[in-house]
Amino acid sequence: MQYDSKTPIYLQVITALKLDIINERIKSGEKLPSSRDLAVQYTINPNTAARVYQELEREGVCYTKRGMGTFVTEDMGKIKQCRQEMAKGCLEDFLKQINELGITKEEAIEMIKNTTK
Amino acid sequence: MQYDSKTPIYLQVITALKLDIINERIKSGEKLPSSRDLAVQYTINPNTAARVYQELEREGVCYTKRGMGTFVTEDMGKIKQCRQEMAKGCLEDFLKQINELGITKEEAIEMIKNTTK
DNA sequence: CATAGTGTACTATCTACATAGTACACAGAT
DNA sequence: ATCTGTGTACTATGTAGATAGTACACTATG
Repeated sequence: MQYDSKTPIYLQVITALKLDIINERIKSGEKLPSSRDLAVQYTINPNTAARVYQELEREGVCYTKRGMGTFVTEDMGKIKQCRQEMAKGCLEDFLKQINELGITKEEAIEMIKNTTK
Repeated sequence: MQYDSKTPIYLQVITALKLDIINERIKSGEKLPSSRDLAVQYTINPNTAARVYQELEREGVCYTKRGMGTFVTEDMGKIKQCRQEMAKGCLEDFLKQINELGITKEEAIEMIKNTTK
């Protein structure tokens, strides 16, 4: 994985895992890699990996069974809620930024339509 | 000014100043506050303020006359270019994020239309 | 020439982030 | 009971960002 130096790595890994969960690349109830394995996969420190799981657990997206591992929540509502929050967050950020740049919503929509992909 | 703890303060001040320049709240050729005054206005350290100006100068948005102060560039092309880059950046970020969330461009446009403001 | 305002260059300190390494506690399997 | 895999806790180190304080050099003005 390629990291953006402007934002803490642990936040970037959290986002990556949330997207895996939202897009069901990792399914509800499924076991996540151990913190040590996660550290290897993402080339981060085991401490940072542990921090990632603690934060995901705090947000209710995952839960931990000591000695067993960390698992994705079985509560699909939590996962949907997480997706909603992320969508809302990036929409609000976008609107705020274009507003500051003096770009109207209509112009922004045109810009989006004009993108090839 | 209110700062986001997730991003370095000096980057946030740089963005704020760029928006002032783009929106002509500070005009082309105009003198910017001294680094010491900027530090007071934004409640940051004089060193951080100096760093802000060094970065803006590196990007060609401002220039410095030693002993005189820092001024907005007279090159309107540079300012327009800066605005274009910021617009492009936030559009690309937005599209990337909604794509990762499994939201299509059409859905995103609907979301934007449905915002009140 | 003296002064005030300015950019610039240091050193020092503090915090958050990230890494490195070690140790311990719990759960399941053999 | 032992072993393995797991989460958890701790100390130590390095770096970047931010702050604090000081000092110096340049420019315009009086």
